Amino acid sequence: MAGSESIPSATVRRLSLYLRQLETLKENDRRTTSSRQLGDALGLSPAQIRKDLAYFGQFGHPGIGYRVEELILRLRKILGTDKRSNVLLVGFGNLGRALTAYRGFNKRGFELVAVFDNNPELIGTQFNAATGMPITIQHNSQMAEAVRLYSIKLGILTVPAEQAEAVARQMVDAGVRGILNFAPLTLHVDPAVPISYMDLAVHLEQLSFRLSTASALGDECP
Amino acid sequence: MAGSESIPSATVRRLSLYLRQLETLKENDRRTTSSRQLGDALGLSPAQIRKDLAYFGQFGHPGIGYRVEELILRLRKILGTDKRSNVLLVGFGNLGRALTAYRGFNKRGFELVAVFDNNPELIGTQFNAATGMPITIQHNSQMAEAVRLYSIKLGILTVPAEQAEAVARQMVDAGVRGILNFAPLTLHVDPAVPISYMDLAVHLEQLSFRLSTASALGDECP
DNA sequence: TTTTGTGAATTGCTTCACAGCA
DNA sequence: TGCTGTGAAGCAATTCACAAAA
Repeated sequence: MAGSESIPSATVRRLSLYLRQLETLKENDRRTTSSRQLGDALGLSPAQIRKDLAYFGQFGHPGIGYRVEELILRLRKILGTDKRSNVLLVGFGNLGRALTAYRGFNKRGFELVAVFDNNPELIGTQFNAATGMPITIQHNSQMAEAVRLYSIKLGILTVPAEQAEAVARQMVDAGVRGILNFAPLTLHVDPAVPISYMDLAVHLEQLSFRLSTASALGDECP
Repeated sequence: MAGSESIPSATVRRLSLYLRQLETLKENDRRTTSSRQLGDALGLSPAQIRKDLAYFGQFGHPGIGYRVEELILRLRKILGTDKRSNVLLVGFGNLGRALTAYRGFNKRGFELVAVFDNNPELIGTQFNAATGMPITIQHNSQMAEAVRLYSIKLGILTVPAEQAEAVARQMVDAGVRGILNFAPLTLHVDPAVPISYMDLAVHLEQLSFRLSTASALGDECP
């Protein structure tokens, strides 16, 4: 029963981890794996993995486990990364610059094909993306054209917080359908446009909290 | 009842968002706020916010709401960011470089004070951190010394995936007590050391999934 | 009024445990 | 035997709804 009866968001998050682990196994020439092996590698229970996959159909072979290549293909299809997709980025500051040079998501089916900024001094600047493809920085007002030209669906937002909301609106108006936001605030745009948040400080605070409560509950103080 | 009977991790994640929103309110000279107002700004229910805060005691004033300054101080205390804390970074590649220049977490109580790499060509290079403080890149083997000297608790890991596990071990051995990991893999180190994961590709895949299922469930196809 | 804090009810997620298949 | 897929059980998180306070 592969019905789409609302997939837990935690499940979707883990699918990416399964895919990532499977790619590693494939690189190591493993042909098959099991929910136990995946669980050990990712710090999850085998039952969790089987349940997650069960939302999307039957993937495994009792007594055998999962065929690595087969599961990779099916997970890519589920995540919508079976075809490469083009991505744009807005905000060519420090972080934006680092991400354009980052090869990490090229491996996973995403290609950065257009970069925007509203600083006149940057417009027209050329540089080579991680793929080697030359990219020219364009003004924000050119976004709609690029979205059409490259069939872009996803955008990465790396502008300062004060501008983020307005630029996010520009992105949506230009046709971007999902946003990966690095600015430290909650965006209020068309609710049909999913937004994923990456906030450095929030993550550091998680760690800080776990450290303080860990010491409050036992060890520390010699 | 402010007992520490296992705080839901989702609650802890949201505390950071509350703090962030409160800092914004303070900048706009708001003196008080309410669970409704915070909820609207962050896309959460008022009840959720009250429940989250209730784990840690009583913060609000019936009929009034929450005093912004007061709640900021108490949240900082809970998160362990009431005192500034020093942080190190390992891996001075593109991403590492961008993060050392990033001022975002300075505002939130974290200070980057030491940077490491194992590339001999980089060792000794000097640059100015976001604070303006000059930092010299050191070899990974110098970590333990820096941890002692600056009382460092948290480390940011931005080395390539192949080296990440080994470097994470070095960090833990050097005394780092929590790791913010940007390498796309699950780290297996001392389970007493909390790890927070930031994987770009995983986030893009979340968005990709939500796009494909959204179109599978209705709209699209003109 | 308004708004908090909180037990109770609900919803959602994870783990268990076993039937079925290789 | 080994392993998946899955209903049922158990646990966790969220929302509800209202008493108490300003």
